[in-house]
Amino acid sequence: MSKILFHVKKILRERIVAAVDFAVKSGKLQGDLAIDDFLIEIPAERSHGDLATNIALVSAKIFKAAPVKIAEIIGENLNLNDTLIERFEIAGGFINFFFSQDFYSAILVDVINLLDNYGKCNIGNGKRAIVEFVSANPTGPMHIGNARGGALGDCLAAILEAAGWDVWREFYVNDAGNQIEKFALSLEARYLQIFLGKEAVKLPEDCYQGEDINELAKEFACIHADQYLKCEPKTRREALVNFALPKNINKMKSDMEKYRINYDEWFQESVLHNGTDIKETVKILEDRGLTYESEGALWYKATQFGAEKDEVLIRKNGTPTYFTADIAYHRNKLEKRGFDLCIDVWGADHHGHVSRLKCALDAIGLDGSKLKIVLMQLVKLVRDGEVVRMSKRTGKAIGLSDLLEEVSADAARFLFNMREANSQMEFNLDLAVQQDAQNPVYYVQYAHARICGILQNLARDGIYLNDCGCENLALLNSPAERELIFHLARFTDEIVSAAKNYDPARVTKYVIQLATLFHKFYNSCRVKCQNVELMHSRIQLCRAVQIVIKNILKMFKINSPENM
RNA sequence: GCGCCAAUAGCUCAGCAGGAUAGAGCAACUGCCUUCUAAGCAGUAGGUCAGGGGUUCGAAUCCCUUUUGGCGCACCA
Repeated sequence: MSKILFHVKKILRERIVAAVDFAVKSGKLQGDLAIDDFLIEIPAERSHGDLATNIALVSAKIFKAAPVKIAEIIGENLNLNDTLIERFEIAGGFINFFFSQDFYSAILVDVINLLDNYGKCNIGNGKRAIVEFVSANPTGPMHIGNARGGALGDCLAAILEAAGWDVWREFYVNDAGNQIEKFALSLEARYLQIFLGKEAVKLPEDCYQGEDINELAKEFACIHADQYLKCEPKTRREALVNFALPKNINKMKSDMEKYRINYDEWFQESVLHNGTDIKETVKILEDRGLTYESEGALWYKATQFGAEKDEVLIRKNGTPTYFTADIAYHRNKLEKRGFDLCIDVWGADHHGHVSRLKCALDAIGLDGSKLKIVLMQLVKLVRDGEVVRMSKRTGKAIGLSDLLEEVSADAARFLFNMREANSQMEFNLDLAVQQDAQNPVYYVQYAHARICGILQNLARDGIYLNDCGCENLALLNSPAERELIFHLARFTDEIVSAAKNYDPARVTKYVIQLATLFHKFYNSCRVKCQNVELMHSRIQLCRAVQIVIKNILKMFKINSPENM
């Protein structure tokens, strides 16, 4: 585990506190400062040092003194021995710290020793997390929102793994309930139309009208001809659903595979209905006195938990609502399967259900705070500067499989993780297939390929990566080199922050910045140069950057090409 | 009507558990390849952080409010 930056900050904090304590004891400062009241952060403006603390600003009131004066007193008593920080400056009330050259050397040694493990940490502590994402309705093809959800959910799962969680990826298959009824009626109408004509068979109100339904009905008719024409409607619909549903689910599975998403489980909603989960869940609510009957339906007293209205659990026709199944499903995750953290990736149009589900989990005696819903805003597809709604080829809304025909999985996975989930995004189709620096995924891959090219060229000349020692690494002292190494040092922090905020986009932005800093380094420093020690140090630096880029792309299941 | 999310450069967006002079890419203009990949780099220009109040040493960031967008308020999922 890579923790150098973390340790530097921790020790610095201790030393600052010690300096304040000393100043108070010796009477130079009067007051009582709590240790958490000040920050140590990386200043935005680089001339303000590598780390900075606002302690003098936040303590001005407590100590009843001017910030600059406080900073000076702290500075007088500050011991920076063995901290990897060589000096500090006082400016604008802040105390700004500057790393020693040993810091940079230590980071490079750390990356090269840890290799694939560099960046990983253990804030998850091996606890079990389930990430449920996409969970598209199996009644039709997946749409572009599912593409975003797939990239987001899979990469979020990967981030949590890197942060030490034991992660389970799951797709919730809504193979029960009303939409399956609707699916059956839609298929039935199309099937009957084949034999009786479009005039004779009206489509039911509110049915699925997509061409995919027609196709499925035709395929069914090819196999079974008219043998389901005169049977009981119930038998006919069952046969149609039993034929069409697995086909749709298999299509979703193969689409997800093309998208490099491998689920640990495709969890079927029907299992909850056919088994005991739903009955048990309703029973718990009844036993706790949280239900009542009205108008023939069974209701849950959601208003007792601050909701605006109560919710139906069992309809008057005797079937459970989606909400009931959802409570049972999450009880299954948290209680039966014992996950410590349960993450759902939802479209933002479902935001209204977040609090009611959490409250319902609390109501059945589980901890609703273990459920984290990541809401994802809409994606607009853009081509030639115009919003694209329909596919030119099919005339229908562009689906996930259309997208993957046009755009590589590399580009889709990367670009969908450029923005945090809760911001509306444009997906630029032209950009996604563009092979130049404007396309961020190519820009990052190019940095990796460039490093590979440099190392290959050197190897051709008989120059290989060797252990060049810290004294030589100290030669890496130009601004471009230091910036690049400092950025490498921040990788673990970035994983932690992405995991804590459930936001893979932070890592995407991080790796773009890393590529930028590498390209800048490349343009200002020659690796293959006269000074042999410096050359070997730069080879180490290239190797370290290569490792980090590759770790990130691999985590996101994006290729790291060795030449482009 | 009630609620959730948003509004930052011409465009797409960063920055938001308050921090120092608000950043990047694109588009525009100017440069850098007879030495490791120019799919790269350097530079110029571009801003009332939607408007208005408040909180404080300090606000794009927190609170209130107005405006404008997106979404939600089913015995659908």
